[in-house]
Amino acid sequence: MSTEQKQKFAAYIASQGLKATRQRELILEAFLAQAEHPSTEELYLGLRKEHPGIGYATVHRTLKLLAECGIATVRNFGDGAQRFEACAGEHHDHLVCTGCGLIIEFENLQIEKLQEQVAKSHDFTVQDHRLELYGLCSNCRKGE
Amino acid sequence: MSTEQKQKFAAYIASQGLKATRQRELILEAFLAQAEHPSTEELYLGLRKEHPGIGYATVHRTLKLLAECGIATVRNFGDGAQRFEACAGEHHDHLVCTGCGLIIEFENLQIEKLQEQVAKSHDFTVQDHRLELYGLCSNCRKGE
DNA sequence: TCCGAGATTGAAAACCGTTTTCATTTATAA
DNA sequence: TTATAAATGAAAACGGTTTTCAATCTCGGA
Repeated sequence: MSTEQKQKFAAYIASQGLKATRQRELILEAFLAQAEHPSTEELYLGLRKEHPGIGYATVHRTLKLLAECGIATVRNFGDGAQRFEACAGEHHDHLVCTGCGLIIEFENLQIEKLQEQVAKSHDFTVQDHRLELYGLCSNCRKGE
Repeated sequence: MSTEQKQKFAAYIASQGLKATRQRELILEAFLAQAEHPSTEELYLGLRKEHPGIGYATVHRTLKLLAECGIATVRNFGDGAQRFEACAGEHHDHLVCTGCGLIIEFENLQIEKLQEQVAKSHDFTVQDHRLELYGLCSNCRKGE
């Protein structure tokens, strides 16, 4: 669980000549505790309740650090804000409801394989990918 | 070719009670002439050369109109700016080279079908999707 | 343990792309 | 042609991100 991520972060901090601070620890913990895809602001507001002193800039800087060291990835679901997501071991993609904003994660190995084939046919080496399906969940479909 | 798109735009304009203006025509033409995925700013700067009077806001507003009526789609490749792309009849996805920025379009019906299946299994109705593969093209792979 | 170089912090300002405002101009229907 | 309502361009506002800067903190070395 999170112990592993904390070690990873600590290792990255050390390897880059950075410093371990209370804020960074707090932010990492809050980030890992959150099952969502928080934006900087959401995480900042959450942290603020317990730790009023913490600054928005520090939260954002730390989230970028997490992205650099592979603990988080940056997502953009078109709402104008970057969202940060914990990197699970497995890659996964997203179903996004355009009605209520619900985000469902999924993974599909067949799709991944086809992606590799496509890349190969264009002589590309894939480093990463992003797949999002936008639509309506069953609830929103009823409502409209 | 573009005549079709112009008619589509004209029809949309009429259906919404909007007005056909010289600027809108110019912007549509410039957009269609461009084979790239321009941002508002890029298109604006291009247009400015021939038509110095034109305003940034008008370009952006018109691009949004084009997106509304299905002539353009909004893309976000992570560089912080919205990019607009002409909708070909067929949907297609992108291979993006993280080395040189090269963007290659592709389409793959098998992937599309699998996407539909995934959505159905979560009781979603897909309206749109976005698939991007990030990696290195053959040139950049050699260089590094 | 204490010190000092250098990294980090928080607040505020700067930044940058997007969106809105508003007075003026323009397209369209009567 | 005229009235009405939409569109335009310039500038300001906006919102999220990034930078600045003085004060604070970390951590290795004395």
